[in-house]
Amino acid sequence: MTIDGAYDPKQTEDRIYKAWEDGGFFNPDNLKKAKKPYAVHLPPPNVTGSLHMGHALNATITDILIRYHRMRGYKTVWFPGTDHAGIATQNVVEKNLKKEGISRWDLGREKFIEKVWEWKEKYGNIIIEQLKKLGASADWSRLRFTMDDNYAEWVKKAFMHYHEKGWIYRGKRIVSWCTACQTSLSDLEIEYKEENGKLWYIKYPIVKEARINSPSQRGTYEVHEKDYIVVATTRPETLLGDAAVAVNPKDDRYKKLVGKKVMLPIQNREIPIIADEKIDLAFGTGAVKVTPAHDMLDSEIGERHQLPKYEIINERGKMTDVAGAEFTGLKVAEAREKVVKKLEEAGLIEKVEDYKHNVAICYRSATVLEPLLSNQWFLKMAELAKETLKTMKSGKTKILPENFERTATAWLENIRDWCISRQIWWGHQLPVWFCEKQTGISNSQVPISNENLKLKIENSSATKDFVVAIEKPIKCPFCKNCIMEQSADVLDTWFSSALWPFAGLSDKDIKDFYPSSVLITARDIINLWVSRMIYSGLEFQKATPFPEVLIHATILTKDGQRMSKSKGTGIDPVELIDKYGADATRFGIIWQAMGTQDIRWDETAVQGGKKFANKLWNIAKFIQGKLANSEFSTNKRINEFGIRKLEKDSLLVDQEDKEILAKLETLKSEVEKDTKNYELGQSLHKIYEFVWHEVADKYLEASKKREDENVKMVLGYILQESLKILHPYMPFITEEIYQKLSDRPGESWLIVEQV
RNA sequence: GGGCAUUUAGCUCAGUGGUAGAGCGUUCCGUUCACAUCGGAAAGGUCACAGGUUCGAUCCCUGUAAUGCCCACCA
Repeated sequence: MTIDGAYDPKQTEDRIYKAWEDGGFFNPDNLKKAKKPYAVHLPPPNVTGSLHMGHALNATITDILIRYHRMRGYKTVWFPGTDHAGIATQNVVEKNLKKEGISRWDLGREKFIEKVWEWKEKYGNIIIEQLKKLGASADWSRLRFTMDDNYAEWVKKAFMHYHEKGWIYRGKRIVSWCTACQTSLSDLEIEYKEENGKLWYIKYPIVKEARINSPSQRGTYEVHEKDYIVVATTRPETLLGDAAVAVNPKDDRYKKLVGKKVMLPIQNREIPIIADEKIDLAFGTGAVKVTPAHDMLDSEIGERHQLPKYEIINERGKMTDVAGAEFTGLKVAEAREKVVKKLEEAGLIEKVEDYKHNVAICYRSATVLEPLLSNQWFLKMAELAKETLKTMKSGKTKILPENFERTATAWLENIRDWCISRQIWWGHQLPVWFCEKQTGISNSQVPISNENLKLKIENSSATKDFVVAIEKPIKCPFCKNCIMEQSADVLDTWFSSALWPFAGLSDKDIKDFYPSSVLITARDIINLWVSRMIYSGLEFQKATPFPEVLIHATILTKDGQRMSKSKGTGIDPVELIDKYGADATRFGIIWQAMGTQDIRWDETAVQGGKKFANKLWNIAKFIQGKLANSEFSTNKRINEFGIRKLEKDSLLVDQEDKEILAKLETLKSEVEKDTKNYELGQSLHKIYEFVWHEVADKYLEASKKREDENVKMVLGYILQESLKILHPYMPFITEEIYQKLSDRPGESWLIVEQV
């Protein structure tokens, strides 16, 4: 077939992709001769929306490695899939429903989840289409979703397994609670935002010795100078739940006061002054108010000193009756105002300073988090972290570049137990079954309220009232006749993502392709995801899921901003593909991806890719014309005669022929070396340099003066080899040219051409 | 507060212990049949700053500054 006109990606890409798919080339079961496995798992994109440049970079790197190895005879497979992304997807769907004025509570759990499934179908498919447009040669027959039935089986099995090991426990602990998402979050799901707040210095009157034993005088204290201790706080409203004032035991200023009591303003409750090592002498006044139910550190101090926990804020971010009648039902911010006002009236505010500090916010809704006590499920991490560290330190799993290894080890070395339960609807429900009679509540459809939670806690912590089981128990083991209710909680979405390298795979695939060859991902989920996959793999497959983790760059905007949809700074890879073609887009991405250095996105690189595609097309057009009517007019003949035959028979006499062939050999070994080191940008620059400046500018120009058979042979050979080298980077145009040079187009394919 | 990284041409980035590179952009020239999505040529850099090691430093070391990211319960 003749190569003519200009290269048009739109006329080519979809057709070629379909041919590959129909040919079954992405499925390793069809790679008959292949022996050694090469497997990569796509980090499953969230079904929250469409893919962005970060995904495009990840997919392009992966596809290059996949195609590279497939062409080298590996039994190559790229496992694709998507993630249900619990909170994130639930929030997106809720936001969408809100436009119609519907809340998830209006629909109820079952109906709402149906809506989320609809969303998943739509966006899951968009994501897959995007990947296909980019040319991703993933095996779609092995497509998974983290909520597929067989995947869900694995999730339950994992929960059971940990439970049987005694690593799962339930407890009322202080957690970071998102009042918007109505759920707890793990440490890793917390982000921080700098806020211009205030630091209030509040006077707590010291209770005179004589009054301690005379409760009749409670609340009738007077304020005298030096009769109080001043505490500094950014959250005056939590004063209502204070259980103590703490100072450092080494603090000379307060030594005499330790053991005495203060009268908590507004509440008129006597609370002790205690000494705790964790208090920083240098900050504020050195004296801290302790609110065990609503602050992480205070909770810890409270445990040590066995302080009572006053729960003054509920899951909705409103004050409870424990805060006092006049505060009940107020929002936190309103309560703060009121508390401050009352303190001012009582003359108990010494001063107020402006104070810049970080507040914890939800990584999905950006709502300020409320630390509060909540009944949650936890996974003990000590043992798992230990094994993961061992694996990393022994080099069985290497993180590249190496400096990211510290990100993982630092987290594992200071690990805390993982709060795995979430109070949302979209996700894997815990395989936990409650006896309805004993809890006295049905928890499946009831909005979580403080009252329900309290009830649950009281009943369940005292008497064991749940069983952990894959299937719903037929008979309740406790009361013998109730219909057991499954826990309303779902698992943290990362609990299921952690099983990605094996969950939902067939036994045969696990046997053939576990562990995978490399994990390619972004640095922001090293702890959230990568570390957790490693210990899941060690726990359930007795081996690390991947020997290497490649951390690639992050794509930023030209100004160095993070690309984000909400800011409108994101770029949709499909727009680039429509404008320049998939090959040019891939080229532009990899051209800039020189290492792990973050990329400030520059579209001119994609334009460069389009020009390069045009150049390649024209090189092929010229060579095809030059070779017409010669012995070497097609692939097959080039293969049959072979450049090596020429070399062997010493028929290759021209210096320029020898030079270009030598340069080709150098290029091949350079590309091999760079690929092994994951330096794909370097590799692409070298290929570009060779094709454009060596082949086109020099050899091809020189060839115009020649008509001998050798120059035709060399031209044909150089082109064919260039196509092979370039195919992983620019798969569509290379396949298209290859087909046009073929004797029998459609019967031999560059994608599986052996190198 | 701790840690990690970055700083090279107008822009985006490579690179090396010894005369500094690419793509894009800019200027000039070029319509011979692969390609004007092209070809030829040119301009453009105290390699962030200050010290040090060295015969020699853009590169190695120390410090400073700016920027970015990660981690952290300082109220």
